[in-house]
Amino acid sequence: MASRAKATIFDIAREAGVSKSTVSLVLQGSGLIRPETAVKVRKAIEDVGYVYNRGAANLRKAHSNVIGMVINDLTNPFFAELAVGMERVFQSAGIVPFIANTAENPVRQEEVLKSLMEQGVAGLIVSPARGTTPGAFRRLEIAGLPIAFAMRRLPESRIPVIAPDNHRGAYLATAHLVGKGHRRLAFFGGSSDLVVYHERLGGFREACETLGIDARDALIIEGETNRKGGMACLETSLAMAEPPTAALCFNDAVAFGVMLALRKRGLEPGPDFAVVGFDDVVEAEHYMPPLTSVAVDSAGLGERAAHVMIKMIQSRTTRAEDHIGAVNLVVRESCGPDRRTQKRPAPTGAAT
Amino acid sequence: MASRAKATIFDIAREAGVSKSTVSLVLQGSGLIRPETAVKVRKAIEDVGYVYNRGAANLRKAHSNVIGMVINDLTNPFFAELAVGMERVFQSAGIVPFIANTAENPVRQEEVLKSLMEQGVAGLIVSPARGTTPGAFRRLEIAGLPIAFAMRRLPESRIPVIAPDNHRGAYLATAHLVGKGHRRLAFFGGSSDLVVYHERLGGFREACETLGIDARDALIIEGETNRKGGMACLETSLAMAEPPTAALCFNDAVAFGVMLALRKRGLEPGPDFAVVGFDDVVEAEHYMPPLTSVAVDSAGLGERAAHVMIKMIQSRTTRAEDHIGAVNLVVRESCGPDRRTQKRPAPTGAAT
DNA sequence: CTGAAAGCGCTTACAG
DNA sequence: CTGAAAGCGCTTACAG
Repeated sequence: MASRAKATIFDIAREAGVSKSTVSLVLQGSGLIRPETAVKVRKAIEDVGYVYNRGAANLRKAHSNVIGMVINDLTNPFFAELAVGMERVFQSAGIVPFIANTAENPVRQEEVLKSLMEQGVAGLIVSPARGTTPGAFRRLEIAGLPIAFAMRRLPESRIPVIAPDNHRGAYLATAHLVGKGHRRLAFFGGSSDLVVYHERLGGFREACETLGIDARDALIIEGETNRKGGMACLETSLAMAEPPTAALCFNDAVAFGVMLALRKRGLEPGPDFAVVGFDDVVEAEHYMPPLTSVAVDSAGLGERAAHVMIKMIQSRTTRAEDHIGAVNLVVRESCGPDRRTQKRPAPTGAAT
Repeated sequence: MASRAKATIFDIAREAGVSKSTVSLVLQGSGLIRPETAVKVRKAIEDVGYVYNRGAANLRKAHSNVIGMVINDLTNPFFAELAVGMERVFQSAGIVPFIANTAENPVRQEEVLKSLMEQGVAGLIVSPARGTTPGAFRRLEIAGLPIAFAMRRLPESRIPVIAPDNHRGAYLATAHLVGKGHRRLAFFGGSSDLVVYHERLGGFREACETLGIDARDALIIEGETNRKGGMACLETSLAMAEPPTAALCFNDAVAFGVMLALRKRGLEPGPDFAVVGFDDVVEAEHYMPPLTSVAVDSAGLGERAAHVMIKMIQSRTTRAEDHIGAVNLVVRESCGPDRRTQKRPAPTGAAT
């Protein structure tokens, strides 16, 4: 069941009784072709079962319409949403977007980048893998390829970034905790090899300072960025002489872990220990209790990143302004009632 | 900051003082080249900052090393795992895998397929979008392109399928419910436009028959395949004159919805109403109560699918045997104690 | 072991 | 408006 020889524009030309050039022009939707001719050619295209050879076209044109999206972890819906948002706008702009996953592995990332380059991409949007070295994109930059970072940035890089306002999100969440009457707070999970960690921790710290929380009462406990990490952080903190009463978590997974660990100890997330997450993944809303979290519009950031990339390609530049996306604290029930008044406020819906 | 003119094999040849052919041979790792020459050429490749032009190579070779993976919903970790599994084996086989998302939209799928064809893929693995018409792949089949379906199949298609044993999974889950003493069971969620639905429902029905459950006691309630659908199914069933006491859910999302709805009515999932999910997503283990579910090895199926595709390409065929992957009932706590003895069994861990 | 030449399927000036 | 010709960057027989 071998494939029949593929039809080329030459076959179309013969079928339609015109020259190759005319066919090519029709394919490109040029206005130079007489309508009857175009119709005739289009019919021939159908008849011979033609499929456009983009490789051949790109070879001649020297710039392709495919762009690469390099994602650190596709199995994480947070990043999958980002990819899907980007894909949506590229698709409708007639650009072919290819998604590649690096599984948070810089070596894989290197390979993926190489593949994409060989494929002749016109641009690259990447959410860099953890542990990416600052020089990893040097060669691509020198080659003049438009690159943008999405969601994550690299320290000391001049590549444009599209990311959420992590600092502000952490600030808002921390302020919410303080507003609830908490005076001894913790920041749970994450580690300093992630730029995002510094951003979120920075917001936490600034809120503590601004709102008069003593630095000794702002505990920072690093840990894995998953449920296990959250559980460990909680245990560590409760073993202290003066445990915190509330925690801002690096992300929702950590927050889920904290709530799990609380339950295991017979403590009620909310009334007994307040917890706030970050990212507002879908499960946050359906957890028990529903998790207060900082919502980040992944898909929206993806769309924005795609637009930035399209503009970079069109204006033949590798520079663009950073875009910091708005964030939004979604208040649910994981922070319990107000501790100062000790009165339960009227139940409120999610503040979307 | 325009890109410098790209180096070609001609530049390398000049730099190394050999001919283009020699460079090409070195690039392909041919054993025909004297080692010293190869070293010299490789140095030149480095020096001129060469990047291989795969498009040009494919044009000449007439068969590419890129394959396309078309996924119905990348934001669903269940399918993302599948993609990641495939990617892993392709990557290490020196094949460039590109992931595309159709967002469960047959029109998008059509576009994506077209793009991939134009890109000259050597093969295609697809998890078809819901509502895909049987003829959607006719053209590609005629063109002789190797195609495999993963996770989902199309009715009346001869394209090989790599999918979990949905029938057996549903059978096992149903038998578990019956073993717990339930005599009036329901199948919640899903609809008949999905082949997977028929497979799972078939397993449910066979188990009921085999284990002596009267057909009138095997309720089937269709619904959306998400939390909302699950909630609706539960409400519908409880409104019946003789409500079921247990349900097998089309997937875990439906099961989560059922548990949510039970809680809302003040009922305890498990003791008051037994629920089993399907897919065993990560949250299943961490739910309250932990959800009993049928585990499907998505990543493993992805790897298998990739191997099948590689074999198809190598043997230049469009045919391959179907592969039905083993499934595994993971018993947790959402089915409560045994209803016949009314004694609570000793708590057991997850049977992985 | 290495080189000269043709050709993969397109696009792009250039004529007409 | 349409055609003839060159060329994009490779690989592949074919000589030597």
